[in-house]
Amino acid sequence: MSKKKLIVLIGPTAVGKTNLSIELANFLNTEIVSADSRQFYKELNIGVATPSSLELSMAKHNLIGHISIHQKYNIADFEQDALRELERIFCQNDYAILTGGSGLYVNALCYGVDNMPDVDIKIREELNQTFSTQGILPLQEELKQKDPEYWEIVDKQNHIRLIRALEICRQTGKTFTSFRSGEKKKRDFEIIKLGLERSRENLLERIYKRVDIMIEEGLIEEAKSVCPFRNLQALQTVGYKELFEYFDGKVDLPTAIENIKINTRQYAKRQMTWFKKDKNTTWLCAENKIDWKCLDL
RNA sequence: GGGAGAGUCGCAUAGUGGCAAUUGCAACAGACUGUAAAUCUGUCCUCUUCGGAGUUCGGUGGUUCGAGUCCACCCUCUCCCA
Repeated sequence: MSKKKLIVLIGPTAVGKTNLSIELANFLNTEIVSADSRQFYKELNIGVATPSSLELSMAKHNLIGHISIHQKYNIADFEQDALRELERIFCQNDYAILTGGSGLYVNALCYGVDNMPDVDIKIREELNQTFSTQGILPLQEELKQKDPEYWEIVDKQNHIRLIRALEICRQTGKTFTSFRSGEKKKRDFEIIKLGLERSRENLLERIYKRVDIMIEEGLIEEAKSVCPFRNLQALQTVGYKELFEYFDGKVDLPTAIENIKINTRQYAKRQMTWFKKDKNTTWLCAENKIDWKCLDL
């Protein structure tokens, strides 16, 4: 029996993943699993370019709007959820499609993440408190002392990384390193990675146009409706945080919109930096019609 | 016509005698195993064998060992009085 295949469709924001994944899903007669860390949230739609109801009707999508911004969700949760969906899809199909722009989430499904203990939320709150009142130094000192091995390799200026490692140390009394195997998990399906790309000019044009359309479609209203929850991690999101500044009167609307465009293109850039690293990716130019039959899937 | 002020590396901004020149943004390159649309790093006048070298601060002269900084004239812009 031939192995099941997961087609992973990656690429920067606005490259056209939604359309092409629908095309591919219809071509392969299968379903799509999303790996988009913002489309998970049912409260976020316009600003995160969630597929429209029409698009959703053209192919079965999974893990879109399946949680709330008020829920805690992380890559381990995603790994479980996505694996469960794949298992279900593979019962009836030889193919499944994973599409999304969140590189870490894609990797979580493709290669797995190490098992880490749950951490009491209070620990992170304490660490955040330390950081906001005393800066990064105490975090650096503590990690140097508690996990010298990780200290050697960690991004020492990045408080997020330091806090993550420290919360594990504090929770368990063990080193963060001791939980990091770095091993890739074996999956019982084959993974075929397709990267979508466009020229810079073409991608930027699409980004700018899409932002304008989002505004027309009511992004401001959507942002207003979630503004009371703006401190949630889920709302540290391009398209919303810039509008919150506008609501605060810090910038005018045209500036806020311009900032969304700038931040979106910077995001796209970071996505490409991430995706380019994976040498197992076959890159396709999304500017031309893609003939799926010609791909060796 | 009279008066006041300003012109600095894409943009903004610091600098009042030792400066290739502050900071922010943008740009470019990159990192990233539970916050990832988050967070962080490097580069950013030109050339470089990465030791340096060469040209810069509206223009032209001048003072000075040394000028973005002081002086003169000119150009451009902003504001106030006519």
